[in-house]
Amino acid sequence: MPRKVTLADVAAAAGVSKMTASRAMRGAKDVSQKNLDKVRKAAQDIGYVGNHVAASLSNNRSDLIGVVVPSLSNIVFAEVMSGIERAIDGTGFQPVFGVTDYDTEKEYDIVRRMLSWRPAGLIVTGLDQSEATLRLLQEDSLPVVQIMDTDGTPVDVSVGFSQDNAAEEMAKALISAGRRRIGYVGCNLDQDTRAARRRMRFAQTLEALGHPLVGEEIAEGMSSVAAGRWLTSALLARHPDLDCIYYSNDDMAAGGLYHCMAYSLKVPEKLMLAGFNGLDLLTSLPAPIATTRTPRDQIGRRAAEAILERLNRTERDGPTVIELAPEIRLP
Amino acid sequence: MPRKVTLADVAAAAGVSKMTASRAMRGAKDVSQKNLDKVRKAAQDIGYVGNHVAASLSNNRSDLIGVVVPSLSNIVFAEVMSGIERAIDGTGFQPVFGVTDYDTEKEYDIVRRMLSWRPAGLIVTGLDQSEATLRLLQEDSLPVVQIMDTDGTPVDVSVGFSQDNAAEEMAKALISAGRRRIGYVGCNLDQDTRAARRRMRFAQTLEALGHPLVGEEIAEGMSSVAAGRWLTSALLARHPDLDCIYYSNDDMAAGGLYHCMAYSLKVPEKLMLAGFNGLDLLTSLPAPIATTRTPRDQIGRRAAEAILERLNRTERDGPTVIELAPEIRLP
DNA sequence: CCAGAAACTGGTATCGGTACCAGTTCTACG
DNA sequence: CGTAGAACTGGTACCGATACCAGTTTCTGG
Repeated sequence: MPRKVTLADVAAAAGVSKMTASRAMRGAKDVSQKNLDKVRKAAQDIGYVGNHVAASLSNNRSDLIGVVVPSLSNIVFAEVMSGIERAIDGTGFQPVFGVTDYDTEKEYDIVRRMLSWRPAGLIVTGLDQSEATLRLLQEDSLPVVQIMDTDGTPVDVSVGFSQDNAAEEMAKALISAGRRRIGYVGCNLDQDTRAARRRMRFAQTLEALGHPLVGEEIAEGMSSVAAGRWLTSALLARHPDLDCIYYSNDDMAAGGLYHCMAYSLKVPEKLMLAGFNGLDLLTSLPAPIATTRTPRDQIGRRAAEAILERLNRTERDGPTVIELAPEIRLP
Repeated sequence: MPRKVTLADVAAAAGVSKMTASRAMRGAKDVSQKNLDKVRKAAQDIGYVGNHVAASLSNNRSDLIGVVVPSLSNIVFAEVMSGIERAIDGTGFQPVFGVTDYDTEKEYDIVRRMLSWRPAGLIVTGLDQSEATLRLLQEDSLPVVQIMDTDGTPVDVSVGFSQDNAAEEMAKALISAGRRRIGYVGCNLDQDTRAARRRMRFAQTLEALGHPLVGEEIAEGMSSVAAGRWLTSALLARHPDLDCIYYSNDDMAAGGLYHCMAYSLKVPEKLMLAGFNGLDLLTSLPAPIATTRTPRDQIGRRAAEAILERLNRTERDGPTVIELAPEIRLP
């Protein structure tokens, strides 16, 4: 294996010093056109690739941005990451990701490992990190964005929306739409604290409005279309007279719709279904489903932008909340 | 801001040399129990976090694994990344990702940037990189895995399945199932070369079997449920007598099904729909759709494993193809 | 034509670890 | 009890870039 080409090789090939080569390779500042061309040509010729590791060590900051999400099989987080990626694209930063599987211990390890790369910033999901994790995040002035959730005080910046409000709004909207016998179907609530939070607030709001939840069906394990289908079947078996079901998310709601279609239940006339997220999946369903359209792409984008804006500060300027209100869609 | 805690600080606090501290912090080899404890305690006390940048520079290899995919909004790649993540979880490696948006130029930039981090390995999508990109990948003995596609010769390792075979098998299966008037619906074929390849082979196979494609509807832009729905509508308007439609993927097929349900077309009796991928999305649809279940999680996992296996080699051992045959599912 | 500023260039120290090697201490065994 | 070998320890030289500063050249204007 031919030894890796270094900047020194480029410099030698171009007949200039390492420093001049270094300056030439990033931005042309303070380098004569002649040397600039020579260095570029030399780099091209010998196939120089650069070494961000050395560069990062030297100026004590990397151009990595850490992204920590609970799951990747959930399309919601994939879309958030997509938004992050688009915002970062072209800035020379590079996203690094970690998946916690909704496990707080694991989140701690991941954050720690990421910090050891001295990233330019960190994006983590939710506001409910463990004590130890929060301590890590508070430590220095690194830009930290907590996404998805704004029901609380962020370490630095939070970008997202209030899960509480979202659930409350949906409850009110369904009541306004004339629904009275409402049920709930959800999955994975012990791990997905945001979904759990929505359920709680949804039930409270219904109660306050005088039409408490008639029944609910909750399962462990990841949410899925299949789970939505059979939980709906179970719930309707116990409460055939429901006129509305609120789901922990869209996938589950789609499963519910499939059940209804198989049993020829009129949706939404007889039974209205309400999901959460507003996925592409729903836009063309044969029967309309209510949902809360969450700005996932926006969240990713704004989170990344928040980091970029805070790169050169030396002090944190107090918790900042960036609220991106979701939008309710009824059939 | 308090200056970053370094290993030297830990060593000083523990009353040992930097070297002993270094050894103590990673694996206990060649360190007395007494010093091990002292160092660990000191690190804990002063909140030492470690610096992978310095470590990587020193031993000229990082524990980053680069992952390059064309898109993140496509759940297929999110699942592949999920598989990768699971495979490297606990090994101390860290995934870095880049998204090409199906753009070869961008892919080159991303690969280049990733190489500048001296990653432990690289996972890229497909076998159809540009000349320049391939040159980068060939350069040294870095483990490189090309995923999704095995119709060709990989730079190092490829993990996936033959898109050609998959399409051919589906064509044969549909004919065996008695279908004769078959159409095609697809999106984004100029960019998604794998989908384009499947379409091509599908059409060829039908032709060879004596029942050529009756018609097709192709659109630009990303594939989606919505696109599937209106393209299906358009195709059926031109060819009302089709008894089968093959789609570029499951999302499109789901859209097709929604159209059929809205117009009460009997699926699959009157019209059989065939997608591609076997997403969770399909498992509970009210009417069954044929599909090719692709092992996305497996691909991610095996790709990551392939890299881990090749970490300590010094030479590439010739192109290796890891074939993970997909499975056809008919209604 | 020259002083002073601006533009450019390169040497040296460093970033925070690890490899390597040369000690030093400890253990086992004849 | 002496000694070979194992177990442990620490000094020094890097890894490949960049910051900083000092020196050199080139450009101004008077």
